[in-house]
Amino acid sequence: MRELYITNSLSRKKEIFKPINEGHVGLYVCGPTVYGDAHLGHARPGVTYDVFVKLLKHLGYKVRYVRNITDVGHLEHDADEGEDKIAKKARLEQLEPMEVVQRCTLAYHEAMRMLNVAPPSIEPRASGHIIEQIDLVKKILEAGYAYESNGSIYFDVLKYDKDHKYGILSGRTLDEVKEGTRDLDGQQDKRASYDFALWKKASPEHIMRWPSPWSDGFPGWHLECSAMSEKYLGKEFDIHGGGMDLLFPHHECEIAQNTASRGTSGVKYWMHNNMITIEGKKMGKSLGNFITLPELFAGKHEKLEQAYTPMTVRFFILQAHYRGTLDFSNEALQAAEKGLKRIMLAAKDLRSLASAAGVESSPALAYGEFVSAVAPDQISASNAEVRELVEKVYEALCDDLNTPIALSHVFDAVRIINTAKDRKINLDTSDYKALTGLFDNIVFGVLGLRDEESEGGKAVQTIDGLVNMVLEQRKAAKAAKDWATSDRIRDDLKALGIQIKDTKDGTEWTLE
RNA sequence: GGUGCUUUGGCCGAGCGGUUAGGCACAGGUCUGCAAAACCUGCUACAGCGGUUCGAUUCCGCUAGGCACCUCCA
Repeated sequence: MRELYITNSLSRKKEIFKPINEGHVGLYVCGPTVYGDAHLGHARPGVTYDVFVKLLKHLGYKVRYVRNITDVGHLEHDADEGEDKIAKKARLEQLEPMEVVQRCTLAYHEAMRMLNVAPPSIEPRASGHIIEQIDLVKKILEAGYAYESNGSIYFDVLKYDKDHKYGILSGRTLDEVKEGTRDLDGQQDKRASYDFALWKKASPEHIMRWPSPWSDGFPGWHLECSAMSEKYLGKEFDIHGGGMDLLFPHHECEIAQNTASRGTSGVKYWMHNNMITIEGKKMGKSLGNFITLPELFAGKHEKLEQAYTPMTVRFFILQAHYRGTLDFSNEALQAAEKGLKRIMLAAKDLRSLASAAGVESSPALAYGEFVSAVAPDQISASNAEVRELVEKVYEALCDDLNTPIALSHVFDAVRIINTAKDRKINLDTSDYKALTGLFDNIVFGVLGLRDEESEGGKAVQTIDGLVNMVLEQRKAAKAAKDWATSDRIRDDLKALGIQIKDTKDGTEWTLE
């Protein structure tokens, strides 16, 4: 199997990936808190880990991908009484909390589907794992790393730090954490400001509550991921992913909870995707610069000059490395839109060129099969550059998921295809096999890009027929050197969003 | 205040101790009845100041700017 490198936030270095169980990968990613619309920020981890999982599978791993839904337990600190976020929204809108959860979960799923993000293997909900979370609190209490105070249970960070060292992921020492911790509501129950809640006693008006040995209440914010990752992936699993903003305190606390309850930090590799910024600033509710995905796809937001398709957004995300921030702007999105279109046009041209050479698309090849199909002993001389491209693309993807480099090589492939189309070079069967494989396996497969233009179904077929009919008229006009008519047809089509181009082999058209 | 990251050409965005990232935009050319598209060519940057080095955009230090986390957040 091909070597894969990923940056481990624990060491802050690129490390070779070695699964705990040969051929299998257990991956846990922090999913959305479902109390609001799916937004641009959700797209980044969604797409990033989707590509990562698709790559792992393509390389031949069996992957169990767990991505949770947080539908309980996040406190809202600017609210009066540490009220649960979901409960607050529900009260405002006179809805049951689970009604909000349901609506937002469906909206999130729909947005992910549009972005061509495949569903995870398991999508557990925090509210469905209260028993497991209570059980985890018990274990931590038994181990002596937590204490009860007025019906709530807190994690004893000081004690934990003495035995195990707190802060291994974020690189913070307890002193630093202590200095940076603010005084918040409910602090009076804790022994130290940096202790965090494992179980919170619910105030009387709190709607979301469950019985426990200590009080009617709800689990602390960091608990669910520890409980659910253990349940579905075991005491120790391969990779835990999430946004960089979750690194501290969320993931740090997870490690502490895991170590306190299971005796192991639980995770071998921590992966963190960076944020999408808007005009250089992090997107956030409080900053008023946040754009939901439906707004983005519809172009309805004051910061948007136009609508952007889901694939444009996906491609935009893939053009940057996942560990760097990615700045949103209309200019950048428009550039992505054009770049993607260029790739898709080349894909279409490749299909007809390859088909003419007797090579048809054959999706779903595994890495091994594909690579051996274009192996050096299988190829002719003209194929060398193409073969090199395939290798370079894999090299980039396996080097900490470097999608921008992979895409730069895809653009090299685009140039080769275009040159072949212009008949300036000749490609043979093995070239076409490699190129077709590159598009089917990588561009459409691992990177998960789709040609949105050709996906309209029946309506598109109808348009196709109509446009071709009109183009026949134009052809006749051109043959008669009736330029006025031919130009008028071209302009009229253009006005309808259909752009035509004359080539040696006839007239082609694309829907803008 | 603490901790960490970052500063690349008109824009987005990779990368690296000595070689063109790539995309978009722009300019010229080929093709074409004219366009468009495509292709070719050009545009060659690494915040500032020092240092290490035969050589630094890439390493080190300082200065200036930006960002993130420390508080719910992808």
